[in-house]
Amino acid sequence: MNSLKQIDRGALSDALDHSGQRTTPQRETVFSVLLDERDHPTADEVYTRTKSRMPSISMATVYNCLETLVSCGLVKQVNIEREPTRYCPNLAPHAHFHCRDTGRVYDVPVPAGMMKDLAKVLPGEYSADSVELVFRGHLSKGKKQ
Amino acid sequence: MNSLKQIDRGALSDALDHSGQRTTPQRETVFSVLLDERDHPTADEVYTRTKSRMPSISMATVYNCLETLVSCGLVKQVNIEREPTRYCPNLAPHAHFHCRDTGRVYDVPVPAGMMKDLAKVLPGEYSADSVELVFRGHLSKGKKQ
DNA sequence: AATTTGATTTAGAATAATTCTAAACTAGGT
DNA sequence: ACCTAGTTTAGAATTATTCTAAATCAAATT
Repeated sequence: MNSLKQIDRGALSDALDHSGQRTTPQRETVFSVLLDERDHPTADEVYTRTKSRMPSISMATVYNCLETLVSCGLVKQVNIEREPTRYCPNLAPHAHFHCRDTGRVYDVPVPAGMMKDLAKVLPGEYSADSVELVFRGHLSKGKKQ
Repeated sequence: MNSLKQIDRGALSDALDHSGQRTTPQRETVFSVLLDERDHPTADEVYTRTKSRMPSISMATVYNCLETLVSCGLVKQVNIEREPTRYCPNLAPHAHFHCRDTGRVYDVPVPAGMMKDLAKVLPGEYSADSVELVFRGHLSKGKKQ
């Protein structure tokens, strides 16, 4: 059908079921687009890529599908500096690096438990359920363009 | 004149001079608004507050002044989750906490050098000039509303 | 297999924050 | 006092995203 592997298809319908939502071809295709090219695409980029696999899909549906995938926990939104929201299917705790030259966003692996440990700087009255760490700067030449 | 203290007025005109920009009443007033109530106001909130001190100011000018203050290093933009940009005159390294209940943003002091140390998780080819750390969650009751 | 029903998709309109435009004004040097 | 480039201003334009309401569809039930 679409390019979703059996294992991802299963993860998707489980997650959708689990949150009381339906499996649809549009959701499968959008999810497959995110899994196939993990470069933090914007909704617009997801739309273009999805349209090449499913020409009838609409922008509104892409937004709806992305929101659904976020709500059922399979995808995370990445927001950098008021730029258009990007979407990331990497669920492991990680930081982001935003290149000032290309605008690209890279996942940065972090030591196990580090993200959680960061929350220890919070005074007692704060309780954090999400921790975001974003670096901005430049890449030395040689790195994947 | 406006409510800028002499010391802040000096810092402002120095910073403006230093970046080749002019001191204007609008810039002074916007700066004083940011210094007087450090609750991370949005441009719209800055506009309302500034208008009460200088009724003739326009929204476009508020945006211009904020951009100028950012460009000369006196103010930092704080972006949380695609919400309207907020403005923060706290230049010391610090993290932010975003309350899911009220939407308020709080400065979180961090141990000296911590923000810089975080960049050590970056592989060698990345060089960061800015590090952002944002927590989201809830405040236990009792904390300043 | 047909029916039903609420969820989903869709095109296009609406919204909201921000940026742009170009004309009027002004800070600060001469 | 005069110039001139920088600044302010109102309103239009832009852009990402959300909303609307009608058509379609997934999947539970018969």
